[in-house]
Amino acid sequence: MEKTECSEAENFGSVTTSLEPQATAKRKKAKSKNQRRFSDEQIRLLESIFEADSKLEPRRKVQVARELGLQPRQVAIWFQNRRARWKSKQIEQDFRTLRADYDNLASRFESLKEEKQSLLMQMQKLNELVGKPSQGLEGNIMVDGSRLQEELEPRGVIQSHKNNTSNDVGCHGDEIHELLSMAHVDASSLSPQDWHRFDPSILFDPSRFTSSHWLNFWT
DNA sequence: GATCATCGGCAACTTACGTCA
DNA sequence: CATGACGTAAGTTGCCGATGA
Repeated sequence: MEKTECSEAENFGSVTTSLEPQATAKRKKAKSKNQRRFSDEQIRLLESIFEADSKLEPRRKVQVARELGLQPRQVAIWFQNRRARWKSKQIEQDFRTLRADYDNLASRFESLKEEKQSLLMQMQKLNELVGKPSQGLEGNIMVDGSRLQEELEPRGVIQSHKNNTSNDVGCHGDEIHELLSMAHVDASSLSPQDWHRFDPSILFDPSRFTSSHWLNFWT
């Protein structure tokens, strides 16, 4: 690497270390004597250079220092501090963005949850309309090759729907068949009398009914 | 070519001071 | 006027890569 930096001695005429007893006093003196904020003009030029490139080539640093009447070391430190300030601001910005994204997602999650509840209620009402406990036929609904009842009952999925009654399928038949087929339910062997045996919660089980199924259904 | 010491740049953290409400 | 918060120039430390012996 090119070595063009000036020493501390060149800056303030003395080198101090934190181990020396008089170091702090010396530094204070040096600081109070020499430290001053850079002028607006100096800051303006430094900022414009920083905007173009946050790092300075050694040669460019010497050139800038000469233009501004500063030591190359001061220019280097200004750029170091400026990068640190930029990074700090960037982190704050990233945090705000992430938090906003999170808030949006959380809000959407809540509304989807409500929508799900609403749909479940609708499905339940539908089941009440189409299901009849007296006509309950065993074993016509297939899930992944096994009987839906055998599949779901041990898990407590099939509950009160079992005893619901109705024959009125109405115009929802096609959509329901489509949903059932997506859920790997053998809709061809499913008679309207058996629909009440189908538990809609399967449609919201991510392991059984993926987002792509929903996408297919809605599109 | 591998190894080691040295040096400078940098990031991260800290200090000291000036400014301002 | 004193004070605390904040911004900033500069110091400190540790790491890394380049370079030369």
